[in-house]
Amino acid sequence: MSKAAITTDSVYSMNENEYHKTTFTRIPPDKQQRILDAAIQEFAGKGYNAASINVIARNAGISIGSMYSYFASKEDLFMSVMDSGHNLLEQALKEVVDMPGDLYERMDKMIEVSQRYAMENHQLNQIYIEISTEGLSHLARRISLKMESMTAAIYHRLIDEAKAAGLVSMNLDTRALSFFLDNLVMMVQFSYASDYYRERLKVYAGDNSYNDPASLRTELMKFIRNGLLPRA
Amino acid sequence: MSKAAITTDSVYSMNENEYHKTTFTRIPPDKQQRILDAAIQEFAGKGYNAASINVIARNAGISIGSMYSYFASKEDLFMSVMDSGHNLLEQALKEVVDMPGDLYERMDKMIEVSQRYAMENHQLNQIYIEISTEGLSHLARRISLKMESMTAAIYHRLIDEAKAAGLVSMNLDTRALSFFLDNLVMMVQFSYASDYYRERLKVYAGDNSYNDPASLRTELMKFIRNGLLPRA
Amino acid sequence: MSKAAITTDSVYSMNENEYHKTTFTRIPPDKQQRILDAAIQEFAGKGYNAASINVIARNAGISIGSMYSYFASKEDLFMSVMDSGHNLLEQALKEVVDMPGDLYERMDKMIEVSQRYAMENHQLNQIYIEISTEGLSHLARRISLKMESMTAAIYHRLIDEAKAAGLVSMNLDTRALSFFLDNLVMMVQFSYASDYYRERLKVYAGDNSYNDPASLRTELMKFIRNGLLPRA
Amino acid sequence: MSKAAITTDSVYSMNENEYHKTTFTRIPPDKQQRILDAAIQEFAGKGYNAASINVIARNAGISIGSMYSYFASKEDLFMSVMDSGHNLLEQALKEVVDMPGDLYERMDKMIEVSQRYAMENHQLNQIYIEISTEGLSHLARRISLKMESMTAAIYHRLIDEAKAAGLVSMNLDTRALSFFLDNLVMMVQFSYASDYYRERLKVYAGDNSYNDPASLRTELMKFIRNGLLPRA
DNA sequence: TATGAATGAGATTTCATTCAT
DNA sequence: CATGAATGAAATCTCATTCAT
Repeated sequence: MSKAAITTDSVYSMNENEYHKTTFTRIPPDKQQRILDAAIQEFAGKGYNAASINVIARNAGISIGSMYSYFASKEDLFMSVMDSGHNLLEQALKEVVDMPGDLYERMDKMIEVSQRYAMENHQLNQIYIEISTEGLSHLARRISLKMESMTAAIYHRLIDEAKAAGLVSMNLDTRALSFFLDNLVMMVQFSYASDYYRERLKVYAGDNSYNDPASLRTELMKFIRNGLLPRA
Repeated sequence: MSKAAITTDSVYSMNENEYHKTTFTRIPPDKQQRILDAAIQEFAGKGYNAASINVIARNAGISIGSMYSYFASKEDLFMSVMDSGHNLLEQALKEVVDMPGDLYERMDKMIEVSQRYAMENHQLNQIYIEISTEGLSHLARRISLKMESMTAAIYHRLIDEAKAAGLVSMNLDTRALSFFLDNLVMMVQFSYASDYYRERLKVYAGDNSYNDPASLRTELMKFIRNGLLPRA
Repeated sequence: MSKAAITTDSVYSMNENEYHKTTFTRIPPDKQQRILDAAIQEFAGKGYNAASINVIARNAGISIGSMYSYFASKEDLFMSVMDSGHNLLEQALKEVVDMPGDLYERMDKMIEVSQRYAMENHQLNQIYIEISTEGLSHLARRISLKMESMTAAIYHRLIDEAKAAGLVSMNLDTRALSFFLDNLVMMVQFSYASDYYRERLKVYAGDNSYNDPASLRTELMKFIRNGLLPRA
Repeated sequence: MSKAAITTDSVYSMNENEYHKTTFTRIPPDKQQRILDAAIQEFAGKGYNAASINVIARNAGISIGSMYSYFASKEDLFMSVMDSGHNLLEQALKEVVDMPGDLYERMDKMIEVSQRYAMENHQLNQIYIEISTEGLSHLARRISLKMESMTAAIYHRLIDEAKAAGLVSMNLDTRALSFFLDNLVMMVQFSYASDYYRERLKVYAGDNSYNDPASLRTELMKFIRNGLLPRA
């Protein structure tokens, strides 16, 4: 899954992040959430540069002075939003990681989770899309690719296990494969989160591909299974 | 291919677009290009919002007044850049469209062209990535998904032909398949254009996956062929 | 001496000043000093306007709320700092006032004391320099020129005594002379306290003029003696 | 003379300074002056930090945007003001440099010029006073002590010539002497420019010392002559 | 009394766009 | 046509001060 995925254990929690001042941790959780929600909405809707902290503060019902007592800068606020998203994503992926089953069963679950997560948190996903933009590379560098590294490791392990069990053709390169699989999942995720990618999905796969996520998932699993299973 | 693709004929050409004033067509082509190049560089490097058209004008060696005599607004300049990119992409894809061969041979060529195009025009590609962002959806809507529609149509035709020839399993949905295939190609393209996606590629598929595009292409083709060919 | 000088008796003491609330007198003296020290450091380093009382409070280890329970405003805190400085200066000058000797012996001592005081309390001196600034005239007016008045009176008396004793030429105006003498002492004091005036001293009198205060004092005394003694 | 003085040739001219953008040189001189005047007034009245560029722009009758098209920053505007002041001062001192006469005649002229310059340009002088403040040391460093270096060199030469002519006692150190003389002139200058130092002058030398500059000058010259002339 | 979260006016700076020359 | 000076709304961020706990 694009920005995170099959992780083994929660490695990241809001208390450990370094992007907000300690003041922020001392205010009521619902107020914290209200602020992050306002920020997510503004960042997702307008993009990092066009987003206005004043608007975020106003929508969150706090003063601009308070905003700056919680976050040292616009960048830090943005990073905190990213972090909170990572946490959510991690939790969403817990069920994939913790489930029993082989590569295919897990891939199926992962697609389902991705779709659901994208629909429920489409604004957060829109922010993920923007972070990959060149103009935000300085921010991307700050979060680095921690999540991706973790996800990739999981893919590598699952694929190797599947190979050992005769479930994946030996002549496919594990690493390249992990890249392709995550690409497929990530694009599904994007397609359920962003307006642009949703339209694109409809153009390619038809209008009801969006409205009937289950059957898109079925089709993707057919393609993947076909692509991986050894041929006689 | 993501942003454009197997097109049969040039449908789009700079003269037909509606995003620049007629004055722009009256200046020498090399001056036109200098302006577009400066715009591409600025938009790609800083993102739409952070880009400054004053800077673009300066780098292009023209006055800001002239800039506004060619383009009515920042938006229009951006749209013109997008259009010129589409033209380039179209030309790049000509060789895929015009070649003989079945689906697999064409997919192979398409991946190769995508990689090359991404490397040669990475700034343009970075702009493509940004356009899919929510904050730029009002611009994305303006160019709409004309290119994607065209590309999708080609995919659909090729896949159906391949099915008829017994080269693609009948139990795969044509439209869903076209979506997955373009996703795979698009992500490869992104990975060779943007810093962020390049790093991601390395995380998943290893450092030399980027330096050895040919073998990544080979791996992708193995996966696709496996995924599509009917099983005995 | 510029900002204070040959005073006979302590006229000014912290308890009498009007710039802090009574709560300030009730806290332990070392806490008082810690607060004033933090204020001196901040005001001296950044100047009145750029100084932040939030920073002062933090550095003093007290809350901003307490700060405002001790001092009604930034202005009052600043005035209190000035007052505490005056006290220090007064004590430093005690030894000049209380010593026996004629005008020349006292001037010599005064220069020595000024140099030492400037080096030991350079931050306080930097604040004195700033108070003379036009932007702070409303504050300067508040502390007025009490100290200067006192100092001037001493000068006048000493000079008149020296004239009576035949040690100073009768054709020099007492009041103008007191002004010139204090100017000379004050500039020496500034030159040992502020970065800017130190550099200026070096430019005029050479690098070791700063490192060898004793010989600068000797030279100044030669000049003064020459300038005041009656000619045959 | 404190911030400049007996210079031989104009070394500094507005066209050579580096603190404004070229745009500034292209606007009418009276507009340039209006802007500098507004800046001088604001900086002198409130001090560097408390001064507001918005206020300066408004008082100069230009937009804030124009302000920033002339000067890249508040700092640069300030530096430009300093430079224009240096130019004025230089011109004022031309008459001292160009005149015939020995050290004493020139010192007399210098005091007169300083007094006049201070009264005519008291706001500029107030800014000079502030630049020596510790909080503005980063600005002071930018202008360095060019002017002072030049002035000091002149003093050194004049004193040595006077010594050779038997007009100055040989047992006085040339460099230390130059420092003391400039201190005396500088303090007179300050006393006619700043509110604070004017009050101080009155406290020491009486109320009419300010209103009768000529006699203060006479007194100062008596003191200097006494202090320098060799004794029989 | 002590605390420190909250406030918001105001400061500096940027930049798309207009328009007189 | 070309130029680039002028504009001013709006953005980020600071900090003296208040006040509920």
